[in-house]
Amino acid sequence: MGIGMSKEVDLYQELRKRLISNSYDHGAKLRAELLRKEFNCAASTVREALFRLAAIGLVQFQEQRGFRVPNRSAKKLIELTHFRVLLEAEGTIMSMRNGGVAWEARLTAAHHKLSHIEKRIHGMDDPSDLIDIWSKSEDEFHQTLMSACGSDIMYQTHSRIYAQFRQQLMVADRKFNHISENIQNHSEILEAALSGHESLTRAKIYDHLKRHMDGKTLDG
Amino acid sequence: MGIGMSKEVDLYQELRKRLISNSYDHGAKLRAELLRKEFNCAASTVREALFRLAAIGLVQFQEQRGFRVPNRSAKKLIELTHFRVLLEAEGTIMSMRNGGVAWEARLTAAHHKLSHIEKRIHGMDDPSDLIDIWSKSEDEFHQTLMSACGSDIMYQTHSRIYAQFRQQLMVADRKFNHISENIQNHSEILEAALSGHESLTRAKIYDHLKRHMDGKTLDG
DNA sequence: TTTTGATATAATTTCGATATTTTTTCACAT
DNA sequence: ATGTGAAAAAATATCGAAATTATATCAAAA
Repeated sequence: MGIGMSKEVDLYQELRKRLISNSYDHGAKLRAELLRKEFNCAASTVREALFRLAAIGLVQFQEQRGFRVPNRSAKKLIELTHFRVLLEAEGTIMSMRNGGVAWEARLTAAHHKLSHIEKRIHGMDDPSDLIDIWSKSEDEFHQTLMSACGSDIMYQTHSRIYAQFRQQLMVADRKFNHISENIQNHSEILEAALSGHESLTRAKIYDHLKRHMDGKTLDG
Repeated sequence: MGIGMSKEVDLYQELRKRLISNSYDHGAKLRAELLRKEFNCAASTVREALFRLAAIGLVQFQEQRGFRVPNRSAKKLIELTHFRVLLEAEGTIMSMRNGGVAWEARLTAAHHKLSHIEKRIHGMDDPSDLIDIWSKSEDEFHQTLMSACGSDIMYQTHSRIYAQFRQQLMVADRKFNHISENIQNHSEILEAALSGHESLTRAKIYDHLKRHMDGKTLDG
């Protein structure tokens, strides 16, 4: 437990990790009583952590009937993808205008790390041990794209949407069936961003995500 | 009290109203103890309501040091305006494509109501009594623009951003100094949307909000 | 068999009190 | 005068239990 961290923050962080990595079934109830026992704290402490997770869309809250893990649906994934493309394209273009060399350097660094891990995954039979580290790297790359956009509110919103997007994707997509496509996509996004070509960058971000907009990536 | 409504929901709704209409000073602390007394309930009930308001950005939460009304700043208003334009333009265009006649009818109706109240305000010396009803109408018009976009996540996000935008605007803007400009703007948005002209609609939405992007509408 | 309604069970929400942390106050030293 | 640090005051976070509300169970009626 970190210094100065309240019990609730621990709980919040731990639950957040579980929710994004799909440790709980979609639609499952998150019983305050069970979590209370597991984390050895009061019901209202659990409740608050759940409220904060509901705030970022990672759990669903219903008046008088508690909290549950959001259901998966093709529609939801399509909506999230569409919105993510909008935010990420807009944000990246703003970063290109405002970020300067410092941003370009950060983006190059983030891509280098991501590229490294993706190439390792590419040559493996069972890359499941690398899922966590890949997740972190891909998250960091996409966050970096937004990081110099100059708008806190857009940056935060993107971060929420990205987390919900990940939550919707299921096991199938985490087998890295599209890994070589992904390697290509990420490179092209980097290249376009560094070249300063705005509409090309927008197109490359769209290309990277479009396969999630046909409603078929949800379960296979 | 409404049927099935918990105490917390009442509290939440009441605080939300106050926060959007700027009943509290910006930056002011929201003391759980005071609210507890005012609403005659437990501290944790207040706390939960505040967490839920923090979830939509209407109050600011800081670990171990409670809740406060977000500060105003020119930067924040510019960010919110920029993001609102992006969301509202994109959402309206999606509504134009998906909404059909039913949406056009709802939009026309919402505009009619808004237009009616704005024309009344235009001819008044002190329109302060009409602020509440105008607020509701303008909210409804802009929500209606988004209402057929087909994306729950974009609709909800817009709703949050709109609320935060309102919260940032101060008294000055609520004197209706720009009322005739507004009447014109709202009409032009309606007209463009009904005409099916997408880039014109985008431009009219931008025109409507651009005066908040120069950092000067915050205090005068 | 299906529906209805009463009762029991289980969950959520609210409470008042206690523990912890932050902020303020103020004496003391620099 | 100004800064430091301990003690007091105030505020926040957590708790365990009580009150409220939803859900499940099951017997009686349609």
